[in-house]
Amino acid sequence: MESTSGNVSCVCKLKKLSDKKTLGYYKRRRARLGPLMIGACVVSKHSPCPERSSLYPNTHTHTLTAAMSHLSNSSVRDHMKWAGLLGCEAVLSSMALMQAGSMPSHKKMGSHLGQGQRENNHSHNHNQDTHSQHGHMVLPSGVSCPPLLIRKDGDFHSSRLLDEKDMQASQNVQPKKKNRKSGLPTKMREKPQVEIPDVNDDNSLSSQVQKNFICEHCYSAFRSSYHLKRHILTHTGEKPFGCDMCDMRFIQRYHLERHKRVHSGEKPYQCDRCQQNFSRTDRLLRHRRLCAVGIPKEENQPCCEGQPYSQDPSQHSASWSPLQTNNSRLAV
DNA sequence: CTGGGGAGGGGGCCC
DNA sequence: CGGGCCCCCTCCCCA
Repeated sequence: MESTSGNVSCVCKLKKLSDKKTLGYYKRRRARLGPLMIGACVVSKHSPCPERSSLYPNTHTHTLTAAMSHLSNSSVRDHMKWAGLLGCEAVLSSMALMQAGSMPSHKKMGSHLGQGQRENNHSHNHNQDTHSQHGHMVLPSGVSCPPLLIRKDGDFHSSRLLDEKDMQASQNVQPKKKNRKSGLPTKMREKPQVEIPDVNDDNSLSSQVQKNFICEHCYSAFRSSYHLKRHILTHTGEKPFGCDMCDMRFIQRYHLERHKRVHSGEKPYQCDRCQQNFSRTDRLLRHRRLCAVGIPKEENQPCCEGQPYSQDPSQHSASWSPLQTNNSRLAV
């Protein structure tokens, strides 16, 4: 794979945007949505950029800066535009760093974190030192690169390049995503978990939980400090919950409990259609969807009289109920 | 297709 | 009453 910027030594394996509105979601979706090219480095969960550990261990942002450092101002903006059109994760990270550039470092979450975390932050801050104020990212070459406009939470619009007027407007408007990080500590003063009205593309209103807790490593947003803390473990590598039957360790207790069923062989969830047992709820759900494809199992006491499960799952919740009775949410 | 781990979302409880 | 925490669910990726 080649980089569009030519001088870049490695290549970014990036994916398309989804309709979800957080950077974290973009990250999660990275692997699902076909590879897209941005002049940058390898950004992959399983094949990280070799520069990552030495330069900016916790960010991919260097990808774009490295890619664009040799470009003229206009070229940089063209690349930003193009990258934004592609929904490049590195661009998103760059935007996040631009926003974080105005975040007082002493107020950031590093104060809550362990030593290793703070060590990571050191190089992180080094990166941020290269950013100018007012949302412009100063590239290593000294070129000031304008940010993309974020019109609402995580929903950035980059179908056109911002001219100077737009830049002024965007700075005055202070988009939500920027507000979250500008000058405020990770734990925001705003009331979290407040449902705020949002306007969909079809002008219909929807509610959206505010996510005021921002990971300073990847700038994913979370609704609570607990979720943020839990997420940070994915960066630190800490896995507090260990299996006493093997040496597996997990970030979440639920993962451990789920894993223990591997040892016990417990399969408390059963499909009433085919009597197949599963150890996990999601396995049963997936099985249910497969059943819904249209596999007739008349011999297995059909619960739906030929109706696929997926047509109206709420009507079938009892027909394939788990053996555990406390899983009301399983009845989707 | 199955089974495993990773991760985030959301409801609810407790302090 | 708000925040922290827990549990559970669901989806994803991967072998």
